[in-house]
Amino acid sequence: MTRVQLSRLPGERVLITGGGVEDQLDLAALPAYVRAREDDPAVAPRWVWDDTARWYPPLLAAGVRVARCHDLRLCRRVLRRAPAVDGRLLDGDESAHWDRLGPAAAPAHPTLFAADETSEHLRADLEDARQLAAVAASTEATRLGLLLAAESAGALAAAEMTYAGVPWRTELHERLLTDLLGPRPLRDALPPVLDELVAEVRRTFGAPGLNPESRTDLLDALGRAGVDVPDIRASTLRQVDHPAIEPLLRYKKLAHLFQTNGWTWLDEWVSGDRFRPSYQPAGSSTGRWSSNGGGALSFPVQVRSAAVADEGWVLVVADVAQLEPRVLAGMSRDSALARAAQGADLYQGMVADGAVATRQDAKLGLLGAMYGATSGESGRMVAGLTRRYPAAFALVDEAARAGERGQVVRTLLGRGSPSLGGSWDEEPDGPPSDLQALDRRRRAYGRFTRNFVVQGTGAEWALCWIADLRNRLWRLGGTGAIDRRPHLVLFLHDEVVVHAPAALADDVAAELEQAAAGAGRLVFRDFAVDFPLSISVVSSYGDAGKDKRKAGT
DNA sequence: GTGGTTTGCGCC
DNA sequence: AAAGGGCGCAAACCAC
Repeated sequence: MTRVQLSRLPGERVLITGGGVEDQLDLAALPAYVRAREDDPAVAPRWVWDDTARWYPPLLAAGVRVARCHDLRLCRRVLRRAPAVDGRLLDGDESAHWDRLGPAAAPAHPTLFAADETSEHLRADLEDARQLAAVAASTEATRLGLLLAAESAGALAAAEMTYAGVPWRTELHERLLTDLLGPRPLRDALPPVLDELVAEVRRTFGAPGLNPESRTDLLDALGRAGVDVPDIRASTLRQVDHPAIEPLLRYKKLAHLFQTNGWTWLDEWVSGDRFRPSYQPAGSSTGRWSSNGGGALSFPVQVRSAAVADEGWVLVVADVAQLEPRVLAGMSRDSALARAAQGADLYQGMVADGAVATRQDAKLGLLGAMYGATSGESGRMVAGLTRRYPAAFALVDEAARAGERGQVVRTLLGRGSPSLGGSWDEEPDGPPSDLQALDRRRRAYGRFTRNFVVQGTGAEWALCWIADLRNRLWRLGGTGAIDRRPHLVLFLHDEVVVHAPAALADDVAAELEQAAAGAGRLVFRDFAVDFPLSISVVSSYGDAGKDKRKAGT
């Protein structure tokens, strides 16, 4: 595979390097250049650039789609933390700038201040050579190479999803809001239903000026009513018997909708009947994505019914049942757990295996093992399951112990956990309470590393899944721009949504399955683990997974 | 006033 | 029902 590095030069120029050849062109001429090379698979290269979020959106806007890339910023971060990489191989010209590089700002929110001039014009070819050398010299070259390719493909998918957007019916969303909250209020005012609820809460508490958002106000009012609670969480309040609680909880729920996914959210994030969130690949240290605008990874079930496919199109929604337990089975090569994972419901498989009495016990025990539960029913369940699935439970326990010793752990493909900085092994010289604090910190980091290995490898499986999927969808589509073919519009850790012409729904479903199976083989090689999908073909996202929910837990 | 932290709730 | 990991976001809160 040819690699072509793109670097920005001063004066809106682009430096093109690769295969010992150098060339320059105007930035404005880049889309045509890239399109020409992409059109011929024989010469389509892997494009190497500092940041996909900086290079790809203008290409997409010009109607140019790219098959492969190498995102130097993301990959450098992976290599910097990877235990199997000799960090000295990453040092060299401009390397301090590369280390400091942050993500490019989303196009919708350009930075107010110009980025520093040098970091805009870094030499991609020099950095690419360092990264290739670092991978080649590693004992984990194959796995790291896969991780870097997946990470980069994910960055392409993220840019494409932001470009295409989730089809969104503004009028449906507005109707939903008006039904629950009343008409849209004037600036700074509360919608009528919330207004009325505030009045009711104040009346019932006999507290005229009470602010239901204020912890202090609520604790005072509850105190006067003879109720003593440690906090004002909904789950705590639900156990309190007082006539103000019911309207208060109703207020909290509706106020949250109003504040986070109300009219203001619509104004800011939905335009032209598309919701365009901004993703940040590997925004979490485990490699999971985060979202720094629009809240794509956390928009509530409540408003999903406003995501509706275009006329003649459908949404194909697929999610992996119990991704992380399956990943744990694969990475630990625990054949008993892998056997339980055959079929649609891993927890039920554990029951059939005779390991536990009920599905709920299986779930509690496995989640407890992955999250580090020590007490309660979950903790007790963990002990029993350790005997049935020794390899799986040993893997997470070893990760936890490594964390407690202050050591770095790694995912299956080699992503390293962040280290704790220098103060870890300092001798505590304070009173005994400091020792206790240190111990708590140690345990907390152990729970983090315990979860890191599973969550991080799960993220790697998911990256491989969407990386393969986006190319499969592209091949399905015939001709035309990316949003005129079947294309990804949403990715939520273990779930994807594809927007596709209705006639292609079955083909999309088949590609989803094949990509999932392929991801399992890529990550776990010869150790077979099932990754069954539940797939819904729907017009409205709100209708997805209904059967599953009905049957679930 | 501003900026950073805490709290509570949404998602996986 | 809560417990354990990772996030984002909005408002309250607190220090400056």
